Amino acid sequence: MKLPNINCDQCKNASCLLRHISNASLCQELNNEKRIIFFNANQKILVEGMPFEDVSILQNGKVKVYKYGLNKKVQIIRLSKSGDLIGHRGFYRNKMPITAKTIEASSVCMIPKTLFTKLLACDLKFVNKLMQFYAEELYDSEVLTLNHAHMTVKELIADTLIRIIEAYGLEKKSNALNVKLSRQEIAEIAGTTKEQVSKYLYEFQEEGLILIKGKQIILCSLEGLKKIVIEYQNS
Amino acid sequence: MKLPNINCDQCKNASCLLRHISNASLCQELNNEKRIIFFNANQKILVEGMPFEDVSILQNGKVKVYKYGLNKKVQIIRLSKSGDLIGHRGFYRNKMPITAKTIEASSVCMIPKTLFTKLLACDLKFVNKLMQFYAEELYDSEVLTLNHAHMTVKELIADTLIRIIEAYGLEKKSNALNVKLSRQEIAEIAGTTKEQVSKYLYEFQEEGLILIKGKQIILCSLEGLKKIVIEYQNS
DNA sequence: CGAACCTTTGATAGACCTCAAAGGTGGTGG
DNA sequence: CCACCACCTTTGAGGTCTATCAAAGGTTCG
Repeated sequence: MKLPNINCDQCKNASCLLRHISNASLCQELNNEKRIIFFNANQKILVEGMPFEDVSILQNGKVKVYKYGLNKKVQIIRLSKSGDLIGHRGFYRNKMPITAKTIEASSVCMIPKTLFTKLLACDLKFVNKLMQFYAEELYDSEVLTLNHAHMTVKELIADTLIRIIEAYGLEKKSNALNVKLSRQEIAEIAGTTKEQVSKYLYEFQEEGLILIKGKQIILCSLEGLKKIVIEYQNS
Repeated sequence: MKLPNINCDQCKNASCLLRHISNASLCQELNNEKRIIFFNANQKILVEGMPFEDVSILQNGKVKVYKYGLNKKVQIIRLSKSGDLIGHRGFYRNKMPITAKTIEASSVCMIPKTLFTKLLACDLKFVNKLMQFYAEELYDSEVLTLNHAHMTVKELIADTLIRIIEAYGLEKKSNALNVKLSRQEIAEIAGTTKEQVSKYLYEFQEEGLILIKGKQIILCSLEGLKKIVIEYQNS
């Protein structure tokens, strides 16, 4: 579903990369050419293997970015939040290397590849910001590779909970994770199985670190979770 | 050990990013300010946690880039070859997030951070090339994360051999891997132990895929190795 | 209210790591 | 040139961790 366009300078999204475009005529062109599209929960925004046509920026909502592995097993690579770029991975390859699916209802800002290419070719400040974004993702990804190679499943799940909180935060009053993910999805982030997630979440509850209320997970001790991960880092 | 400077346009390294600097005065400044330093085998070029001072480009030789994990266990993130940037990961963080060590004698081109910052601020074409490099590394890293989460150790080791060949190639006559890595180092790339590497290399030899002559590994069937990895991708 | 889906829990099998010991290899100094 | 030392590789045994399978109990939504 297409939503009416908003000009970038009226967009509430302070962290959006497009804020760093200085050239006025490019800015106008962007406002004309971009499309804002609405997605319900659990809809695919981008599909692995498809030709690359638009760069997408998540305007509002929550999106999981993942790849398919063995037995069509899924590995979630990133949890995207408002302002995050999600189509950039395919930019230099012309083929989308990932699938992106909404976790909840979301609106996405689509920018045609041709226009994005023009932005890259003209706006030095913008390119620098974008590169910084890539560098940050590279750093995160390399840390993740390290963790997957060395952590136990328990540590990985604790680490995953922390990552989810870092991405989407907590509900203010209840202290519950601000996103509903199934055990399966948590497993797909941690790189393990839904059964292990179930077992260790229960163990975390026994240890007083979290409280499980159905699909809701309430955080009791962030320090406790971090301790599980940090013990790994020092041992 | 410092080597005499060579101007970029006389450098044999065709794949070096610095080739893409268009501005003549910047190019001159670069030729004046850069230092070329020689390292013996097994010397550290960059150390994790140290302040970030120079961007390094490998002019000649072979370098492994790694991070420390559990029990000071090492995870090799990348095998760098001539023309590869190796200091860029710390650029936006001011702290080096990785260690880089020579596998064999190498020469490295060091560019002061201040000058590199100037390049980024002035040369649009250069920044675009650099971003493409980051994007490529991000793609590689995410594939690696996927593999580590889903592949068996046998598949990981086969995949690692292919990666080593892609990075450094084969000796023309013997068809041997063009680099000498210990079992331990291969394990640090694959994310497993030296014993498993030893066992599976033997198994690969039994299957006629490779030939082990001490530390030398001679490739017999690249297709065979790829088949082990591809079976994983389709199953 | 029923169907589909998700979660929990236990049992089992297999993969992988660790440990240990023996055999090789390469480099250094006498 | 040889002997020695340090380091690397190979091989096997044992134990732990993790994935898989299965079944029962919950939850959600039409």
